[in-house]
Amino acid sequence: MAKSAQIPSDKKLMIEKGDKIYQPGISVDCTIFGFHENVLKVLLLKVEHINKWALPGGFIKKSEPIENAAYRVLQERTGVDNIFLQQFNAFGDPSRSDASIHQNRFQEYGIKLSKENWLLQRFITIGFYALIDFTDIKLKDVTSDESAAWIDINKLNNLMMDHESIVLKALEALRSQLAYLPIGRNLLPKKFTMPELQKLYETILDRKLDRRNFQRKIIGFGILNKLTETRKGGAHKAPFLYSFNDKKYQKALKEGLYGSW
Amino acid sequence: MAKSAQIPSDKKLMIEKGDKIYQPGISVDCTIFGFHENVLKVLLLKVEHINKWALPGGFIKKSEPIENAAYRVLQERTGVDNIFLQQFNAFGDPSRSDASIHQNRFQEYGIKLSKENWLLQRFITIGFYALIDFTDIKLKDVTSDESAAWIDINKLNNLMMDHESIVLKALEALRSQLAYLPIGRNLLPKKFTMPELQKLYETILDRKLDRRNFQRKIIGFGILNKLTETRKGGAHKAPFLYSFNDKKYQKALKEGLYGSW
DNA sequence: ATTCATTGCGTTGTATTGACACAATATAAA
DNA sequence: TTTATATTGTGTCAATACAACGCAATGAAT
Repeated sequence: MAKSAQIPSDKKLMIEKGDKIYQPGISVDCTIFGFHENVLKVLLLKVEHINKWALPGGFIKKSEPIENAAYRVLQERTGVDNIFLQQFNAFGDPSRSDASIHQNRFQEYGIKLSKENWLLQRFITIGFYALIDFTDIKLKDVTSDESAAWIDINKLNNLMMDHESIVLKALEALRSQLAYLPIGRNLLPKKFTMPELQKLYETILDRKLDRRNFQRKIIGFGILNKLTETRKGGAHKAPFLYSFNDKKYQKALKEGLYGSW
Repeated sequence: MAKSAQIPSDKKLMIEKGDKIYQPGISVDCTIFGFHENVLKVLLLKVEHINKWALPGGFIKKSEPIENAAYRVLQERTGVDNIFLQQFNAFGDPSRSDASIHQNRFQEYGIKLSKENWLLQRFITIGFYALIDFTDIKLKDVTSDESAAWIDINKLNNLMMDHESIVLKALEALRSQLAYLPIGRNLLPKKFTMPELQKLYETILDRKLDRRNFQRKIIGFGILNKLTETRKGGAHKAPFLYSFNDKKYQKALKEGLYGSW
């Protein structure tokens, strides 16, 4: 390779003063689920020069609550706000940190990080997951040196560090939430049909559900508004459109959908 | 106060070199539930010179997985191992850190920590909860300068920093786990009666359950062995003793008790 | 107009749950 | 020794929730 590229000032700042701005040794990583063409996808970033996929993540500012950091990261990466964001696990196996990744990232600038650089230390990451309406996201919003893509949850490959296991754990968390939290508000367009909602559930759970029982159950939760419109244009009978009843949805988010014991 | 006490060498080491041994800015805190005389209690430590109650917690060694750190802390404090230990949330509000606490702790030794001391920085803590058989614990095992006590969950008072909210969140997590995870294995003696198990559930859930329906449900889970012995000595009919079927219990821990969707 | 896959609405049988009845029994009181 | 009492073991029944399935209505394609 001919000569080193000029390092952007923000990167330089992060390398040199990151430990003054951010909490050292801690990061957040967001597993962003999207739903498109009946496939559950995850938003991943291709990190240059490492040539591996990574979860959108970032650091926590010195005086920033963890949740805010996750929101901020999410907004920086996707431009979306008002999002269902859920902390689900902290990952802290020492072997998850991999100094060579950061070295490779900055190699192109001819920079070799000193052994004591904060980026090379062990990191513990706090995992969040978010559900996003696929159509809301314009991937060009995602920054510069990382190309973003929606990756099929069943075709994860070549992920950085332990990010694949983080995604799988997030999916597990999402599935168990599904039983007692309303899901869909952020994964579907404002208006949607019952079959569309059902497909979403089937995709997350990875199994077929009975059409009629699903409808009865989901309507029983009382979080949907049935609209008078139908979705015409399909090849068959036009299904009714539904939307979420925001008030009841929020209430269900807080109180859950079940009681059990 | 007359003169400064001599600081123990382990404390001195922690103050001066703690950031070399431990991950800075991260801690673990364990909410240890115990069950005694039909009351759910939490193991708390009275921190000297601060005169507030604190959750048993500690730091994560540089090359130690988070879970191991929690186990280690738990063992150091209680001498018990083989414990159901569950990570449930990370707490990271910047306001939760309180430098004055550490200053006060070491004041007796005439030590004033420098403003840059690692202990005075912001800490993010990863919350675990554990369930322990009350009778297993000898509180004298708990170390030196902290006096330990089981505090009624309904009488929490004068806790350090945000520890009360951590306990409450742990209780919430425990309650929601109750619906799909087997509980009791570590909170009750090896052999126990059905009424004792029921009391445990009632205490955690804070409401009465029907005796007969409870029995039917819990037996339906198939994780109990009914013994031939009965518990004599009570004032009335002698109830049968039960024990957990370890194999099935472990299986239920992994797979859950329900299916739902 | 007819075909056809899909949707809307409904029924049935089974399993689960909540509420309650009653006999058995270990100790305490008489 | 007998009786009283509170508690436990077991069972019943109705209400509810759930899984499996039937069938007519509909909208586009033929």
